[in-house]
Amino acid sequence: MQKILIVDDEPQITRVLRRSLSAHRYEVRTAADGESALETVRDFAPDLIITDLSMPEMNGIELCREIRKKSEIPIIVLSVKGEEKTKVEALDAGADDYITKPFGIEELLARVRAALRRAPQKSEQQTENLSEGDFEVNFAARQVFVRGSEIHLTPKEFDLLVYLFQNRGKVLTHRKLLAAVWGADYTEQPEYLRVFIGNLRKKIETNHAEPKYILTEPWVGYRFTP
Amino acid sequence: MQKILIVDDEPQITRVLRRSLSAHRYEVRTAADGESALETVRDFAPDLIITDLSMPEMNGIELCREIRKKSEIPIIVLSVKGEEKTKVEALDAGADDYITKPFGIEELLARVRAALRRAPQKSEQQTENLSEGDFEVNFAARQVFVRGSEIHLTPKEFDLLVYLFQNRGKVLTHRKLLAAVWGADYTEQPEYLRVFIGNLRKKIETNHAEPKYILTEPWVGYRFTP
DNA sequence: AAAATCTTTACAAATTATTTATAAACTCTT
DNA sequence: AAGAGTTTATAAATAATTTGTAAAGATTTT
Repeated sequence: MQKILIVDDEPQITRVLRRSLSAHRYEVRTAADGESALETVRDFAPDLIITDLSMPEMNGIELCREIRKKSEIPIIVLSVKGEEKTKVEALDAGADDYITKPFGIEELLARVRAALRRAPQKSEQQTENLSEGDFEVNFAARQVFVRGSEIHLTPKEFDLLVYLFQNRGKVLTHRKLLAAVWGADYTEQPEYLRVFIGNLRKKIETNHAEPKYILTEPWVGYRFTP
Repeated sequence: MQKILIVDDEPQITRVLRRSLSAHRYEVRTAADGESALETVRDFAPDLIITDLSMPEMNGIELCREIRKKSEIPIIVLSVKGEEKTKVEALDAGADDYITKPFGIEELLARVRAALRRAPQKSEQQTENLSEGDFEVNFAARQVFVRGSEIHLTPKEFDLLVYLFQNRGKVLTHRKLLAAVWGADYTEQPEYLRVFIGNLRKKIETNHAEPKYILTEPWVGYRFTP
C-alpha cells in the first residue's frame, strides 16, 4: 500500500483529498504546516507528497527545497496561484508537478499515478550490514571496519563510502557521487568530491601513493573495490 | 547536451518550441506524425519527448503507449483539449505531464527541467554488457577485456571502441566515427581519428604490423571485427 | 568556548587531448 | 610497372584539463 502525505492548512481541503485518496487504497496522512510535514516525512516515509503553496511559517516552495536536500520523493504542488512565475519557482525548487485549483479529482489521481509510476523505487533504508573484502559496514551504529579495525568517519565521509560500497565495482561519475552525497544542486562542484575522496583514502588506504580500494578513472569518476 | 524530440503536425508550433528550446541549449529534432516520431526515437535517442495529442494517423495517446513498450523516456503532452477525461487518459497511457494550450513558454521550460531532473540517467540504459569474439565490454564498470585480460582505455578511446563494437562488421566512414566520438563539429578532422585508432591498436592488437581487429578500409574508414 | 566537520581556495602533479611533423602505404593514372 | 597524389601510421611535442593535497576560513555540533 503506497503512502501519501498531504500538506495543507485548510481542513476542508485535506478532508476531501484524504477521502478520495483513501478510497483508491492509498494510506494517507496529513500535516498542516511545513515543520510538521518534514517531521512526518521522516517518521511516515511517504511515497508521495501533495502540498499546498501558501501555508503559515514555511511555504510550499521552502518545503520542497528542504525535502529535496534529503530525498527524491515525488512532490505535487497544489495552488490557487496560477501565475507562471510561481509555477516556475515551485518546479525549480524540486516539485514534480503543479496543479492549479480548482482541479478535477480524477486529474489529480491520474497525476498521482504518473508521479508514483516514474518514481524510483524507494531505496529501502539499508539496515543490514554490508561486508565484503576488507570492509565491514554497520549501518545502525554507523561504524566502519577496515581489515578488522574500526575507523572513524565523519557523516559525509560515511555517506560517500556507503554509496561507493553499494555500487562497488561500477565506475561512478563525479556527478552521480555528488548528487548522491551532497544533493542534486551540487553536481557542478567536483572540488568537494576531490577533498573527500582524499580524506577517505587517507583513512582506508594502506599505501597512500597507490590507492587499492578507491580507484580513479580519469575524466569519468571513481570506482570502489573492497 | 540533452536531446528533445518535438512531435506536432503544426509547423508554427514546432517552430516556436524549437526556437525556445534551442535557445536554452537543448538539441532539438521534430517529427510531424506518430510513425516518424517512433523512428526518430530510435535514431535520435532523445532524452525527452514533447508531443501534441491530435495528429494524423497515430494520435498522441497511441504514441505514448508505443513508446512505453520500449522505453521510459519522459513524455510531456501538449494539447488544446482541457477535458479531464483526456488528461487522465494521456497520463495513464504513460505521459509524464500534460499541459493545456495556450501555455507560457517559461512554464513549459520549467516542466521540461523537472521531467529531465527525475528521469533515470540515460547512461544506465546502456548497462548491458557486450561480449563477442576476443572482446568483452562492461559498461557499468567501464572495463574492457581483450582475450581475457583487462586493458585500460581513456574516455575517448572507450567511446571509440564502443562505437566500433556496436557497429562491428560494418565499415564506418571517418566522418561517422568522428561525429560519434567527437561530435558533429569535428567531421573534418581525420587526424584525431588516426591518432586514436593508432592508440587503440597499440592496446588491443597482438601483431602490431598486421591489425586483426581494427581493419582500415583505405579512402573510406575502418571496420571492427572482434 | 572548544572541537569537529564542512566548504573554499590555491597550486603542483598527473593524465588526457590536440597538434605537428615525417615516414610509410595505398590507389589511380599513365 | 612506375610515379604522382593522396591517404594513413606513428612518434613526439604542446596544450588543456583534471586530479591530489594541504591549508585556511566557515559553519555546525558538542
